[in-house]
Amino acid sequence: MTNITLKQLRYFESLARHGHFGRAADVCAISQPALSVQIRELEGHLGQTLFERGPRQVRLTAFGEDFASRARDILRAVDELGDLARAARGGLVGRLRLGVIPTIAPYLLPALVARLAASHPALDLHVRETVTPRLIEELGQGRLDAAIVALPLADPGFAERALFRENLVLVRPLAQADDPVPSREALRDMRLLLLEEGHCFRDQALSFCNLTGSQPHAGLDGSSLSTLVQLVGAGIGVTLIPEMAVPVETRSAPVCVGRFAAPQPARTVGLIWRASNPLAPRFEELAEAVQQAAAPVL
Amino acid sequence: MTNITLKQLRYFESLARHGHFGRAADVCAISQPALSVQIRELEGHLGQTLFERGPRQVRLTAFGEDFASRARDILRAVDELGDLARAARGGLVGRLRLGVIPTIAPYLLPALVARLAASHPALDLHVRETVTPRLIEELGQGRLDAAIVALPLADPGFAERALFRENLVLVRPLAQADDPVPSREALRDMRLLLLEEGHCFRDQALSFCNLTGSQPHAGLDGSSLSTLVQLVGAGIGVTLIPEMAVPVETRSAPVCVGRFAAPQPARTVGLIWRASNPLAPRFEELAEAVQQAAAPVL
DNA sequence: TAAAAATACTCCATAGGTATTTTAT
DNA sequence: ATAAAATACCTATGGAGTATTTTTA
Repeated sequence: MTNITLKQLRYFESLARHGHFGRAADVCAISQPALSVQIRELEGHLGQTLFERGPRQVRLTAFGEDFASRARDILRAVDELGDLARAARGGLVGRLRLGVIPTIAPYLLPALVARLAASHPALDLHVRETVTPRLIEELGQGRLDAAIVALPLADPGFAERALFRENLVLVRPLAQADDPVPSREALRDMRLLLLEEGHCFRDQALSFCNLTGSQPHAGLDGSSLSTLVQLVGAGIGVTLIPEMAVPVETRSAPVCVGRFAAPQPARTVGLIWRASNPLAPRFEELAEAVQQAAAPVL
Repeated sequence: MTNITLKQLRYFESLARHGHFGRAADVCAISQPALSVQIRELEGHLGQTLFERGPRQVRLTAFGEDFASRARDILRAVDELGDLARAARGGLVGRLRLGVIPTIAPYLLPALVARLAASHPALDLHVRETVTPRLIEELGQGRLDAAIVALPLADPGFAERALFRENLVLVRPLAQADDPVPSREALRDMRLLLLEEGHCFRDQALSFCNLTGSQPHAGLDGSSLSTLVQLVGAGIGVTLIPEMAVPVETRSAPVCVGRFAAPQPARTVGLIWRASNPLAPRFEELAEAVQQAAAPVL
């Protein structure tokens, strides 16, 4: 009777995730029978079945669910051992999986990637762009190392490091270029175009206008700032975008930018990571690179 | 370049603990060269040295210390996977490592062991007797599954389950059998014999008398209740012992037992375990067995 | 009948053993 | 000189591959 191995846990985790021996085996880069054997060995060792095998699906048993949750924690911790060694070797090198929210990614990444490629040639940067809740989830699972999001997060499982503060500006049709910039209150009566639900930037814009969660004008949400600006250019309404997006987004549409009087709406952008991530000391270098990449457009 | 294996972590942990390749290898039931190879492989994989090899000693590097702390967590979590399966199989079976404090062990264990042997023949009970702080430490390291101690502990990492409440009784020389039982205040002026530092029972006795931590009469501490009672029999002073100890301890010395008027001094005895221990649901059976074993002497 | 998992077998990578050498006080 | 770790070399276990069978909707 042999012991549990990390290989078995990795194979188990893959099968639990994919629910299909063939596909899970592919992901593990082994053959389907090899996976079958290891799973059966693991079940034999535990004296418990982990999966219900149906002819069209493989599903975790109740015990398998409990087991999976612990197994994932273990695999994450083991991966962190490797990160610990990398961090000890020093420097920002090797694979780094960075998440970025959609209202920052397109404006920051070109400069950031160029800068890091020059300053840290040994860094293997992987970028994932999605909304904050998903970034948080993937960070927690150890599928990302760090993420750039709007602060504060105030989640005790994550460490935060502020990077920069950025104003929100008003985008109007070019025809209104000479009108005075409206007040927050006046903004509430205009047709304000917003990002769809899930984007934290939507909530930041709404909160600046002192509006609650419900959208002011149904059916006018966009899935990107670019879309919103194009709609503004077509005279559909006005929108708010972050300062950083101005150079990119206002070039290709007949719109103008207006900046509010104090109190200016703004958001704080920062870097976050799992509190237990041993790479944390190395993230300072990353933070500085981000600040330098962001500075020119702020 | 192969991956980290649990075997390597187990070997590493053993070497870190023993600081000696030969002895660590023995504990792992492998040869010294086999251990050497695996450790070097692990170091090679990490790109970091884990140990400073001296001719007379092997010590962890600073990095090795960090690594060890995480590795131990992982090994504990893996062991818990096995426990999870055992718990799911049901029943109180297999190895169970139980810690018991010294002021309970000798009075409870004979009845408990006999009862469990009869009711749970498949249970492989290992008992460790030592003071609470050490039990806590070993529970935390996963070297014990559960422990019987005085409650409350109020440590968020541990779950508690009260078992029974037990009075403290006064033991005096037989000559004082007809004297009235003194009050708490009067007790303070008598020569009260106590267990040495480290025993929680010492603190319970002191707190009953409203005495602070410092010992009232230097040089009169005993290392067991048995010693204390023998000293009382020799006329050296008086002492407090738990009700449970009365039948065993007062038989072989010329002493008498006095019970206080309300408020009677008492302690709560309970079972504790790591909050994450998957065997927890099975401990209910153990708790009931302990209660039944304790009932006759309370 | 068809898709998918389990079984059968074969092979080879590697963990581990024994014998020996190197190292550092 | 000695205790202890590293190296060399050999063996055998078991993980993984291919081919095939079994299962069940």
